[in-house]
This record gives sequence, structure tokens and C-alpha cells, in this order.
Amino acid sequence: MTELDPTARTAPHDGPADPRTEAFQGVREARRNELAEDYVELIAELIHEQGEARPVDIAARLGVKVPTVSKTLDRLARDGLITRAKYRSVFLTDTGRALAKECRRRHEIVLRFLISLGLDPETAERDAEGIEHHVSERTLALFAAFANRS
Amino acid sequence: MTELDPTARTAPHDGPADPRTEAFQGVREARRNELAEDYVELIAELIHEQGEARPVDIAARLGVKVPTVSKTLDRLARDGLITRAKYRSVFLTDTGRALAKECRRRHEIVLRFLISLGLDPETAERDAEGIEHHVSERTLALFAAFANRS
DNA sequence: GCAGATTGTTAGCACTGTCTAACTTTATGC
DNA sequence: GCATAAAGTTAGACAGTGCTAACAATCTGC
Ligand SMILES: [Mn+2]
Ligand SMILES: [Mn+2]
Ligand SMILES: [Mn+2]
Ligand SMILES: [Mn+2]
Repeated sequence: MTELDPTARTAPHDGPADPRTEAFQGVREARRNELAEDYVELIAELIHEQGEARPVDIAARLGVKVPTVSKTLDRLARDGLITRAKYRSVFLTDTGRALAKECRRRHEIVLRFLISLGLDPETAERDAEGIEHHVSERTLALFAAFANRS
Repeated sequence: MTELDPTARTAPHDGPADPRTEAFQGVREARRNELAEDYVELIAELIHEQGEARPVDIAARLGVKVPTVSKTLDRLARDGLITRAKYRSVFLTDTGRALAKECRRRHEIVLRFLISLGLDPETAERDAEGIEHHVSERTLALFAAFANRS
């Protein structure tokens, strides 16, 4: 979602398009999707590991309170990434599943890359969780290549 | 600020400290400082390049509106990173200057690293602007080493 | 030195993301 | 099958980050 298609760069929309300004705008854009990305990735993981994704487990994994999760899930449902019924566990829509898959892929590549660079797995996991939302497809390709050939 | 001291890990404060949950908590923490980091880094840059940092220039660089900058600057002042007088340009406190320097260092290392990996400078700038807030000191050391020896 | 342009502030709105407190529903164990 | 425990929801507070509209101050060029 953030930076999927390397051909779709430099949209000819508004201002003077100073590359620096564009960088900041791109980062703000990416920030708006971070939370949704973490949620769908985690939901997919819970469904795979436990068979279902319950708000209480999502909250425990993320380290936030259950009402926070509940409200966020409402937004994800509104945005078409999940479906939910009251007092039931959560399901991904096709869109949500696709996003989750993409996020998992990015997460894996960044994590493998950091570890192949020589980072300890704990710190790698920590850094990957933040970095994954800010790597372009181009960077991802370089990360993957490096991890493979090392 | 985010992850300066590698020895200060695993603070024995609250919960069960699942490494995964800790990762998410750390990322949320980092996210809270991103904007302040971008601001002080940019302010230092403007002072260096133009002699002063004016809200209108900050806004132009970031690609946001001036009132947004004004409000954010109030928060930075409240948090002791800058000083300001009404209708005047902005100054960094010692704390702010120290943070700016640290941010510039991180930014440079990440940028050089990405370029030395083979990324084009434009995309590197874009990705560095996001990644810089999510690299631990340990990762930074590996990035710097890689960039130097390549 | 003043008119007009530029810059900055203030007020007010919207939305996100976090929390606590209070309540409701569902699940569990006898 | 019922009482209690666990999970989930709702309401409401609050801070952050963005916007526009309206107003105030400062700067610039004549
Ligand atoms: Mn993440
Ligand atoms: Mn992830
Ligand atoms: Mn940045
Ligand atoms: Mn930066």
C-alpha cells in the first residue's frame, strides 16, 4: 500500500515537488498506514497460529489495552480490511489478507537482512518492526539480494 | 533518544516482557519522537543554511501548512527543545541542539548506507527519512561499518 | 513612513490513538 | 444450568497532528 509499485512514483499532483519535501510527505503518508499494517499482519499471524484472532490476544501482543484494540478494529472494518461481529473474533477481508501478506513479506525481508548483516535476532526483530513500514520496493529488492548472497 | 544506549535494554518495569510485545512498545515509543526529531534536525539545517529558522520555511520544507508548524513549535518549546518569541524565528536549546546533532548523524549514516548498497540517491533520501527513527545504535554501527568498507 | 505583501498567530474543527471506568455478553467449571 | 470469570463494548477524556478561516504583526518598496 505504502510503496508497492516502483513505477507509480512522482505523481504529478500538486506543488513544486522538491525531493526533500516529497520525502517528508511520503514519510507522513507511510506513518498513516503503520498501525493498520501491524494489525493486519498480527491478525493473520494469530489466525494461523491459534485459529482465530481475538481482541484480547491482539492487545496482549501489541502491549495496549483491549478498548484501544476495539476502537482500532472498528476503523479497520470501516476501511475494508477486516470484518467483525459483536463479541466475536476478527476476520480479514480479501483486501486485508493481501495487505497482511505484503506486510509479512516486507517484515521477513527486513528481518533476514538485518540478521544477515550481523545483528542479534532480538534487536533485529525490534528494528524490523519499525523499519518495515519505511522501505521502498527498491530498497527491499536490495535487502533481499544482500541477504541471499551472504 | 529512541535507542541511544545499548546497555539500557530490557528495563525491568512492568509486564511479562515478551520480546515481540517489547518490539511493538519500542516502536510506539519511537513514533512519539519522530516528528520532534524531524523538526529539530530541519531547524538546525535551516539555521546553518539561512542563518535562521522561520516557520514559513519549516512549513515549506515539510510540506505542511504554517499553522501546523506554529502549533508543533509550541509543543517543542514546551518540551524544552526550542525557544521562541512571538513573530520571531526559532532557536534550539542545548537539548534541542544535541538532539539535532544526533538525528543528523543517524540520518547521514542511514543515507550513506543505503546509497552504498546501490540505491539511487532520491529513493535513499526518501527511505532514510523514515528509517532513521527506527534504527538502534547497534544497527547503526553495522550500517556505518558496511558503508565504510564498501 | 506608509501601503501592500508576507509572515505568524489564534480559534476551531476533524481524526487518530491511547487510556480508564462502567457495563454487557460469552465462556467455564462445578 | 448457574455462578463466576473472562472477554468485549461503550462512553468519555485527553494529547497529537493535520487543516481552514480570520486576524495581527512585520517587512518591503516606493
Ligand atoms: Mn511494524
Ligand atoms: Mn511487522
Ligand atoms: Mn525523518
Ligand atoms: Mn532526517
